[in-house]
Amino acid sequence: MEVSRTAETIMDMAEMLIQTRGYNSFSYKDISEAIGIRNASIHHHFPSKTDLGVAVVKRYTLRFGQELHRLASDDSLPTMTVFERYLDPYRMLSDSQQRVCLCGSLAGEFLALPEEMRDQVNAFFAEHQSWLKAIFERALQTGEFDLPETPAKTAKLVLAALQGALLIQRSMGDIEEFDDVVASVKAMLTRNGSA
Amino acid sequence: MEVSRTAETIMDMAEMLIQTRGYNSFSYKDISEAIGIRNASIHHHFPSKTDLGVAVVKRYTLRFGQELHRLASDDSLPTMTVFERYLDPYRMLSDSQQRVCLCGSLAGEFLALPEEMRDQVNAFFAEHQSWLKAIFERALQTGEFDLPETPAKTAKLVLAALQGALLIQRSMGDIEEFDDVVASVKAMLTRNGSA
DNA sequence: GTCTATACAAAGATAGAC
DNA sequence: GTCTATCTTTGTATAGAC
Repeated sequence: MEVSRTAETIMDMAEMLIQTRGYNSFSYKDISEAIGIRNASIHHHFPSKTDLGVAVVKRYTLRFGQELHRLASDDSLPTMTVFERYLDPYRMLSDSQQRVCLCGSLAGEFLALPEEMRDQVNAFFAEHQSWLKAIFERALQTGEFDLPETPAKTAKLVLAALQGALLIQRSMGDIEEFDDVVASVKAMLTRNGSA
Repeated sequence: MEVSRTAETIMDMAEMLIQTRGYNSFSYKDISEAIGIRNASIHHHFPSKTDLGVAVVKRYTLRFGQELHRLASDDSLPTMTVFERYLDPYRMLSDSQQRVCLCGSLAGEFLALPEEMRDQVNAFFAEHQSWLKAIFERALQTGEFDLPETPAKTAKLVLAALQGALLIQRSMGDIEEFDDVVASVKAMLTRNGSA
């Protein structure tokens, strides 16, 4: 999917705006003023706002997905290290104090999204749950982790906690929220000091 | 704070619309059409949309807060029972398949909210974290629970997980998401079979 | 307290010149 | 590919009659 440099810049800005304000709380004007281009020019690259929204979520999910695949394919690393690397993108969001996960933000206005975007958000969460489940299964077999529940249910808990932590951290202005949740998650995963 | 029956009906509808679509994704028209009243009549009760939004969040937080206080003051109940009753309102949202927590929804568009509303959302999360911390401390002393981390950090994890679970459940259309997360949370809290 | 009418701004989108 | 100009709809809000 080849796109021009301008289209990439537009998507970068749209991604940031969705992460900070939400899909229905930003306008083409926000983008045009931020990157010095006219409203109509954005429509040239993305005819409708839905087109832009779908492109941004697809790119985000793809980018994240490639990282997931890269991480899971390295068998030499301890599972806890793999998990910590998985957390890196979240931690960058946490450090920003402004952004949350793109799909976490979109989930709050899910029923007000165009159908195509809803499908993409759904796919993002499904992919992450599935990935977490897989590494938890592996760590359970090797004895690295000691889970409170099945890998599937534990994966659901962890994903929900990470997404919720970013949202709550920003709402409370509590810079330790995310790290505290991660500390609890890690302790939960290695209850017997197994790691 | 005395309010007319009409004002209550307007707030009921606004609450539902925020929970399903988000604050910036509903309009006075949505309310006027749903409850059979004119746009201008809503402005009579709530001059600005900010006034309406603030009133809705305040009412929601107050309603929830009274329930928290009632629950925590009953010393005769096992802590797990208290925790399960705390989950009841969340489970109603989970069953709805449409609504999420009002503040969980607002958290996604936090930076696009009027300042007064942001303060209220912050207060809601702070109150719930504090309440969970208190009952976890109690259960730790009585030996009912066995926490992975400090009561404060565990409380942060639990609140984040519940909020995240509702958002993800709706996005994925997975009716078991919330129950699965709760099952993991309960198992985590009673790791030694302490309950 | 509710209504009709209307003002005003913002947002998404299109036409057509350059 | 970007621009100016414009259209249309929607959304918040107000004035004033009933």
